Amino acid sequence: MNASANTGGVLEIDQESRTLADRVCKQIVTAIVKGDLLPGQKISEPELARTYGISRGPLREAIRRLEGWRLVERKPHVGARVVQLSARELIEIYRVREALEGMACRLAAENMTASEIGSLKQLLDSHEQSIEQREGRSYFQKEGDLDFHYRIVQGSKNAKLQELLGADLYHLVRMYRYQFSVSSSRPKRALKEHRQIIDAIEARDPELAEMLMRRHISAARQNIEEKLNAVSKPQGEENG
Amino acid sequence: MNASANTGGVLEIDQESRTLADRVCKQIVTAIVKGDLLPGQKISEPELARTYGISRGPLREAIRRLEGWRLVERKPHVGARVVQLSARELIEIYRVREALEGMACRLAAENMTASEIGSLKQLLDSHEQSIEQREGRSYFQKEGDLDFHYRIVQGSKNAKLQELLGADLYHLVRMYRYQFSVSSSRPKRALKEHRQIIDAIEARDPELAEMLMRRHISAARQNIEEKLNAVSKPQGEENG
DNA sequence: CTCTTCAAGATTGTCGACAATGTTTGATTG
DNA sequence: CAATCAAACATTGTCGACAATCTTGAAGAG
Repeated sequence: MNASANTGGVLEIDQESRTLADRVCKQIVTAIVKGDLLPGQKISEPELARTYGISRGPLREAIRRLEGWRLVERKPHVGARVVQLSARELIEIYRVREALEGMACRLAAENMTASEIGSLKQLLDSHEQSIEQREGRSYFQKEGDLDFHYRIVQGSKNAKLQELLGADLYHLVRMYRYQFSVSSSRPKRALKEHRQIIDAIEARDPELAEMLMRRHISAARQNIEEKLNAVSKPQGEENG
Repeated sequence: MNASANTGGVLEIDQESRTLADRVCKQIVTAIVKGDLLPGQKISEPELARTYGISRGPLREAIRRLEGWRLVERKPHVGARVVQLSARELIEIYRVREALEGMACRLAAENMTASEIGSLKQLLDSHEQSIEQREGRSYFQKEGDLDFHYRIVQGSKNAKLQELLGADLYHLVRMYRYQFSVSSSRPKRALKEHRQIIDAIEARDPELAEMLMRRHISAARQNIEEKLNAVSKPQGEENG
């Protein structure tokens, strides 16, 4: 029926943006992910209300929903701030991703259609071209990696997984991708791992698919841990 | 100079209930989990506002937060309803629990303190007594099982896991535990599995601990799947 | 009798005003 | 000059009123 919506998203965008609260909620999410609102920054109700041209009522409702999504934190009678993750919490998120996306990958091996698999392999081909052409920084580092992971999650056909990973985690991951330069600093290796994963899915091998995805995310986590350690301990240099 | 060292952990409960919106939010959650508000039931703003003796403003903010937690669903200009899970979605949640609690158990094997482990073994002893004394229905079926799982999650020392499992999933699980009689219909077997799990944690064997927890939850899922199939297959259905 | 249309009622969405609480500033005092 | 306290200010929390939208129920046409 829905011929235009190819992503098959969880949110019905047209329906949802019919009220001011829903519309401004999305605008704030975009502002947070893009970095217009930085982690830890205060969210001033009068200021944002003026910015978006609405009254404080719908704005407060939007903030309350964001609070439920854990994208903002609020203290009574003080105000709301964009959530700020410590290094420890960022690592914790990768543990959660390892568990959740591992399961998603297992289910994708069972439930993804042949055409979805084919399309995903095509996506990886285009990633490879991007890497070879442009020394592998721009596209892959920005959104290509998340594209791949997002499609796996969709392929699981598990709405709850899609909700948790889509709403609760990816926003945070993308937000911090702008702050830190958190991403696969070795795109070629990441691409190779992506190919292994899709191969396992195509072979309908859930066990292997889950294991490879978990290794893939675990490696990313260890990569970040090393970077963070190198930053927080400038006394000893073991990096080149 | 407030130097009273009383900070123990997650304790902003008193702080949180300082506004009407936060207080009524908790009341609604309780009402949903206890069954006073049934799945699919309409949440009428004027009615609830009268019930709790507040105006619609804070009530709407509370509903918005619940919407972020995915405990209620809202349609613009129509209203909010308590979320109603289909059989498929209930199964999906168990897949998520398998992934998340498996990881939690792995981390618990690494991070739980000896005293926490000892306390948990004590809890299982009391469970065993409950089972033997009362034919194993009342306590274990109601909250004892969730107690065990909750402690494992706490033992992971991973705040994000605690958030996701605590806020997003357990509410739903408990809510449906009242509706269906969804729970371990074989408490003795469940208790045995619990003992195996805590043994693996005590042995500091993360791999085994995760595997056992995943099997445990997977078995519960299959148990529910059988029940649901048995219900949906016979053609004798009555409406409410 | 059934279907359509439309008007009345009820519910949700939005706004501005006022009260309660935090924060800042500036005067006072040791 | 630094510390303390109080008053002024700004922000958050709450409320009632009005507008926009949906639901209902009845009247009329086929």
